[in-house]
Amino acid sequence: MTGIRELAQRLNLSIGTVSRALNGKPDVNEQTRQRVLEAANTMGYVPNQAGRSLRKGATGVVGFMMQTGAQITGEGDVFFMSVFDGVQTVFARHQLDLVALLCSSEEDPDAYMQRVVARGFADALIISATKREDHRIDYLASRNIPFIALGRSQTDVGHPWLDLDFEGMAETGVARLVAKGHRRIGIFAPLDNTNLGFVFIEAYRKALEQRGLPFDPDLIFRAHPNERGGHDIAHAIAAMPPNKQPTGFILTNELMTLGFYNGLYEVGLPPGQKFAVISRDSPQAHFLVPKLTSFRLSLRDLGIALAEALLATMPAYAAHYPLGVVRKIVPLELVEGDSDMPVATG
Amino acid sequence: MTGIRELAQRLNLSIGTVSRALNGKPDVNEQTRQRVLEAANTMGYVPNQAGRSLRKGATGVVGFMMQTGAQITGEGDVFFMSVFDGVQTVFARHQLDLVALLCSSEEDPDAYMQRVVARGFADALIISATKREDHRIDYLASRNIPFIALGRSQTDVGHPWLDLDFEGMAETGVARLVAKGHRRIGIFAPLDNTNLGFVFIEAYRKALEQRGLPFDPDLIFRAHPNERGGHDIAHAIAAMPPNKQPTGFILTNELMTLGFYNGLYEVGLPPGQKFAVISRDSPQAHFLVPKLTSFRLSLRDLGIALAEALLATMPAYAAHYPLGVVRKIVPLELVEGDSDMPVATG
DNA sequence: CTGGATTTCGTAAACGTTTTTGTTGATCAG
DNA sequence: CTGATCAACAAAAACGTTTACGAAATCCAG
Repeated sequence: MTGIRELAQRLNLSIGTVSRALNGKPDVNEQTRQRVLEAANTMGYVPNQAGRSLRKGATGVVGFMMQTGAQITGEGDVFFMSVFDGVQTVFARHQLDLVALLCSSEEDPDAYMQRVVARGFADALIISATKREDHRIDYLASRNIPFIALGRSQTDVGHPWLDLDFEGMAETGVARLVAKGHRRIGIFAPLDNTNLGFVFIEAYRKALEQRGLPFDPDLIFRAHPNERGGHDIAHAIAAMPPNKQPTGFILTNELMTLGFYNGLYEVGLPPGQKFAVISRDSPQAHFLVPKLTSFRLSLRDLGIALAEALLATMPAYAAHYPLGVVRKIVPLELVEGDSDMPVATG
Repeated sequence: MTGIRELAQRLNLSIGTVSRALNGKPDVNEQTRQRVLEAANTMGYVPNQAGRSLRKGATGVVGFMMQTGAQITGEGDVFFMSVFDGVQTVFARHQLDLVALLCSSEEDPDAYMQRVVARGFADALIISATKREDHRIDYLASRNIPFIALGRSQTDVGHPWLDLDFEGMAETGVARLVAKGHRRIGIFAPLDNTNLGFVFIEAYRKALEQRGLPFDPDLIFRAHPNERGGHDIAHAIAAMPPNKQPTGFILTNELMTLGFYNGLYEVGLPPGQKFAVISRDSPQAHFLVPKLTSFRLSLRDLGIALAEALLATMPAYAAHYPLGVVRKIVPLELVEGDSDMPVATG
């Protein structure tokens, strides 16, 4: 409970001067500033967040909204933890804190977001898993809350976003598998109206078309983007008539890939031997046998880009990041493995 | 930006009365209270968090600390998301919010916690993955911050905690495997000094001793508690001389189990056929083939118990939860599967 | 020297809310 | 009818900080 008042009293200074010294304001003698800094350190003084944000009208906190409960979204895994880490290295430069705002499964996500915003929990927000049409975007824009989306959406208010290059993954994946003789290529799509599903399918369709291959809706496998989903797809494939089955598959979710490998082994279609797999790289996928042919990107760098793009839209920080409104597709690098062998002849 | 002042002005009331009406204080006419509630609703008024917590000296927020970065702890997964959900159902009854405080991999966890506490981010904290000796416990106790630990520790200040029954899992697991003829039983232990490692090993040792079986340190396999770790253990087992290899294994981490299954298949020791596995149940483990013999508990109920035990130590809420200082080991229920077959004869 | 600029600091207002204390009628017991 | 109790509200203080403003001291140019 050491407040700024005690600190000032102990130093024979006014609280105003102490505050300015702590905040690096110009009109304070450098010598006294050192005195203040030192005293604050030894007394363990840290400014009270409530008082500070009440006065400043800003909290110094950026929120990342995520839903709790039995996960069907695949959020909360190592993917986001790595992205967060990148975000935080940028935020640390500005004394900004990142917290995860946990929306209970019992509360409506839109209502939760409104509550969070109105209460002034955070100065800015990061949203992810954007839907085809996403109300959160409308709302945040209308309330003039700085935010950035990880993922595109048809709901477009000219807001900043970053997204993975799903088009590139579909195109490159199809190209590789076709070159190896595959004619029936399956892909994954989410069950809900997450935007990436639409993007991914459309790019997949276009890639097939360009190569004169038919687009077969039965080769689109919908599932939750987690281990269970990947496992179930493998079994669904095995349940198809042999001549209808795909011989290769493209997916993008890391957790899913683990389950898919598991499932393929179970149904007697071992990856890299009887079935070709291309997915996204991840620390968790690294140990897979055979080695996964995959698309790699640095999640930490993604987080850094995300943070910088967000700060570029916040008046108080924009000067340091003259990026304008960032709307960018992040490319991935192909890593050749052994999971996408040529199609079995005969 | 609709403040309580505008609301009061619009209603021809003083801000004090409006505040009391909103907060359910007694000395306000029921009719005017309705008027206030209605107006607040239509105007979309939500109390400003900064002003409120400045005045009240409390934030209405409970923080769960977790570390970001490439995860080696296995946190951030579906385990915690499910626990969170239970916590939140209790918190919702008291207008308490749960947020995840994300400690960057570049910041010292202890320093981060001190900063969080001093700044007044949260009224109380939940910590997990407790270490054998855990400085966080000392610190929180010395600062008189209400908190609860998910996990025991040798650092004991009489604080509340909940923990899974690792002793029970070790004892039951060993008993089952021994009954099926297994003589060499391996177990998992974490690489760091997480407390559960000590507890688990000790219980395992005791269970063997009671059955006259030798305790062999080579049967303790240390790894990170994630898919990769489980995978690596399977390969480590296969690399042992055949007569030194365990024929069965007990582990408790859900992610790890997935990697372990994968690895066992890879090394030609398919679970349930040539190698016995017992682990903890989880949504992710449900699809495993063969069906996992496992220990089940409701993570949601665990979260509820956690929240109630925490509130019992917070003066403002203790009256509703006369539990005293909760220090409890949560039992798990055995679910019989097909992964722990009898040891192969010959 | 002198007047204005500059440096350094103190004073006080302000942020939005909750809560304590007062104040006004109305009600009630005697 | 009178004094006390009570219900319902208003007024104002308080939470801890930042910042606009002003004041004193110092400096410098002329």
